[in-house]
Formats: sequence, C-alpha cells, structure tokens
Amino acid sequence: MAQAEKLTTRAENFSDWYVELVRRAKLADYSEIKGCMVIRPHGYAIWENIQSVLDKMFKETGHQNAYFPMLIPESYMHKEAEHVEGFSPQLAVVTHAGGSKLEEPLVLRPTSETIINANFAKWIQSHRDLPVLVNQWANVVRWEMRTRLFLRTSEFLWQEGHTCHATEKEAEEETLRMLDVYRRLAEEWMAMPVLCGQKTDSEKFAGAVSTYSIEALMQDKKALQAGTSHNLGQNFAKAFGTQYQGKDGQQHYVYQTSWGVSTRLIGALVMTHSDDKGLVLPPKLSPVQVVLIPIGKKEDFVLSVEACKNIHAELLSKGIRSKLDEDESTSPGFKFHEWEMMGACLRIELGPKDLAKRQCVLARRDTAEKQVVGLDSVVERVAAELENMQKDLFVRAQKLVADNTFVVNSWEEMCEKADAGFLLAHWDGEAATEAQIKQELGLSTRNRPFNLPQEKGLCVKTGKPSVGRVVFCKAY
RNA sequence: CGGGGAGUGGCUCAGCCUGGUAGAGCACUUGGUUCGGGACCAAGGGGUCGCAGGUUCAAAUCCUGUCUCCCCGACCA
Repeated sequence: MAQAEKLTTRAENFSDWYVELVRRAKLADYSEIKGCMVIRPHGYAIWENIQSVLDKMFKETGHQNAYFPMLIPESYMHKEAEHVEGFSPQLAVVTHAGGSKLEEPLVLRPTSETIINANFAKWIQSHRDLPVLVNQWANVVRWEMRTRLFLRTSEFLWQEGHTCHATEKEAEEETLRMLDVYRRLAEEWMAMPVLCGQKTDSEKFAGAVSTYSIEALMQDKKALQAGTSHNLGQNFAKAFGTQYQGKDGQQHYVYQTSWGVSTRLIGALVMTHSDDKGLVLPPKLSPVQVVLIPIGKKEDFVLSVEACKNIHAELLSKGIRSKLDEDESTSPGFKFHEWEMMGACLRIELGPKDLAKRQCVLARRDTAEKQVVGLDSVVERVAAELENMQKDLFVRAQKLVADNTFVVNSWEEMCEKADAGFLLAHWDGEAATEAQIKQELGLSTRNRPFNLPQEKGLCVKTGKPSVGRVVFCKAY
C-alpha cells in the first residue's frame, strides 16, 4: 500500500479540491449520463439525516407528506406564463411511451407546482378544506448546461412543500415560517450561518409573487443559495382554477406557497466545513460520529478489537453513530487518513499500550487535538466532544461570514471587493442596474436580509436613490 | 453555439515526432512478513489502443473521415 495522492488544497484550486473531495470521501460520482450524479451510500446517509430533521420539523408545523407523478403533461407547464418561461430551457421531455408517439408530450418535473395544483383544484371545495399543507420528497430534472456534483446536476433530490391558504396574510406567514425552518436546519444542524431575506424581482422564482432565501457563504467567499421559500399569491390558483367557497358563499382563489431544499445542502456542508485533509461534518448530521481503530498485531490486535467492541456497543446504545474499523489488512495510519477523508467526527485509537493503562486516545477531526481518556469515562467524553465540535464548527463558520462581510459605499470599493465575500451595498432597485453589475463584476444580488436595518442611500452604480442595502456576492 | 484540449486495462497517464504487434503507477487477487500517522516482498488476473476507411510486408504510431468527452463564455436549487 503506497502513499495515496494528496488532495488538491483549497488554496490551490477550490473547485478541484471540492470535486476530488466529494469523490474521495465516497459521497458521490458522476454517472455515465451527462450531468447526472450517483449518490453513494456515505453521501446518501447525510441526506437521510437531513431528511429526518426536516420531516420532524414539517410535522411540528402541521405538514404531511404526499406524492405526485413525475410526468407532467406539457400543457400544464404553459398555464402559468412566467413559470413556463422560466423553466422551458431546462425541460426534459418524454415524447414516446408504450412503443408509440404520445399525443401530448410529458415533461419530467422540474418542480411540481403545476401537477400539484391540478390536484389541489380537485381537493379543495370549501374554506373548511383549508389550509392544505403538504410536502413531497422527490427527484426533479433540470437539464443544466454545466454541472457540478451536488450543486447543479441534471437530476437532483429535494423536498418541495406546497400549501394553500384562505388569505394572503396566512400565505405570507407560512412562507416566512418555512424559511425559518430552513434557517434552523442550516444553523442548528448544519452549523452553517445563513442570511435570511427577500430576493429581488429578477432573482425570484418563476411564477412567484415574492421569494425568500437563505444564503450561505462558502470558504472561497462565494455565496450559495441553500433554500428558498416562495409566496405564490394566487398566480397558480388562477391558472388552475384552485378555488374554495368562503363563508360568504362566494368563490375565492386560494393563496399559495411553495418551498424547497435539495441535495445541494450536502455541497454546502462540504464547502463550509471541510479542509485539506478531507471532509469535516457537523456531528449532528455526520453518518459516522465516532470511528474506533484497534491497534496491535496478532493477539494484541484481537485484544484491542475486544476492547473496542465494548466501547462501540456502549456508544451505539447511547444513540451515537459509531463505527468499528476492524479490517486487519490495513495499517492504523491508513485508517486515520481514510476516516479523516470520510469525515468521521471523532476517532478513538486503542492499542496494547492503552489497554495496559485502561485508557484510549480520542482525536477530534476539526482541530486534530488528541486527548488520553480513561476507558470508564470515554463514552461521556465522546458525547461532550460531539457537542463541542458542533458548537465550534458553527462559531468558526460565523467568523468566516463576519470576516468576509463588507459595507460598500462606492463603485470603486465594489470593484475592489468583488471577490471578498458578502457586500452590503445600496442599489437603485432597477433590474437593469442589477444586470449591469452582474455583467461587469460577476456579482449578483443574493437577498435583502431581514436583520439588516434599511436606511436610505444612493446606488453604488448609478447614484440614484436607494431604499436600502442588498447583499451582493459571486454565487454558485 | 463561439474559443482551447483529450480519447491507450477499473483510475491517472507514458509510448506516437523517428511504424516492428502495448507499458508504468495506483487499484484488484493469492501467499508471507508487518501494524501507535498513508507498510513491504513475491506471484498473478485484466487492454479488439474511440470508431471507420486508407498507406504499408507490418499501424496505438503516418494519412483521411467520423464520433465522443472534458475545460472556458450565455442558464441554475
């Protein structure tokens, strides 16, 4: 077993580092089909953890899971004008089935607003049927020109929530409630701070009245839109005739929302926390929280394995995701590197020297710190370190955002700081100005954060009046 | 679609200029010695050199055509 090739470092080439890491940490690979991704078990385990967190929060907010067809009649896509315009370029279309040409082509869902509304229209008759609060776990297809594992692939996994309400106010509340669910997922579970705010008109979802997003900052100081929540108003309801009879006896169109996060979150995790040795994952979501590495030869190895098995069983009984690596054909050093690459949060080394002293070595993935721990207290120590690591990762990520967020007051500053991170700048609110800034500097508006005090000012590009600052950043 | 590269075991590539019938590293299989930060030795399996035609006694190598993929510019959770 010779020394494996080093990972490209983040400083050398962030992009190469990311792709190599995703593949070598066994998260995912490109498939034979252009732009499609194979998610390997280790990567899928992260997704499952995210799913269970979200499912719990969706239940708490009164939502139920449902499932709608993947194939959508093409005509559905045309019912909402902006929607079809927004998605047409990315559609994959089925024209033949059962050995003959279809009368009407079917599109592979790029998102399910249309097919779901066709059903909501049947479900809803009365104000007593409202609100309707459903979520769907599904795959969607968007034929992207340029792809990137987890961040942009032709097919991806996500959840999409779809709700119907009697009033505009309820719909807006729901939109913001679910954005906050995403914020909690990002901050409390992914240890990834995010900016919550409203998207500009040009960046909003095709068919929405307003779109809100959570925006995260990656280690290369580019922004990643990590989740979106849309207030759809009555646009789709009118297109599909989704109406209810109110207490007043009149027919009213429902007010709707939709919101989603995808497997892109796994890419976000990687680009937020990982380092040049491989994957670093927040303990709450890591498939492997602790890995046990027995050390020794022959009888010593057997004894080490026995001791590890005891700890392993105790960790599992405490609900800690533990993994015992008892492969005898690889050396301890090899295992250390492999599990660092794979993102195991903590490592327990245990060999003859430790056994003699009834202790083991506990190492942390994020800080590389090692400590000697008595066998009697190792389980408590592990639980404590997992909590510490979760907190520390969040604090470190917060510092990254704080250190790379700048208030920008002139075009010169804007040019100077174009690659520096989140830029808070005044903008005149014109789509043309926004497009020009994107064209010239590659900076797009991310959102207008709720917690950013809105004071009047002058647009950095045109000098025209601005109602408040928005966040600009280069983005994925 | 505009600009630039590449197609050779599972992966990364060498060989091509100057034709002689295919190599290395990694991975894999078997056996042995190792094991506290990527172990070593030995033996072994695996390739119609993208495809089609041409030149030649002989083509991975030269010529012609063709296909595919990757990277950079317009889309995007």
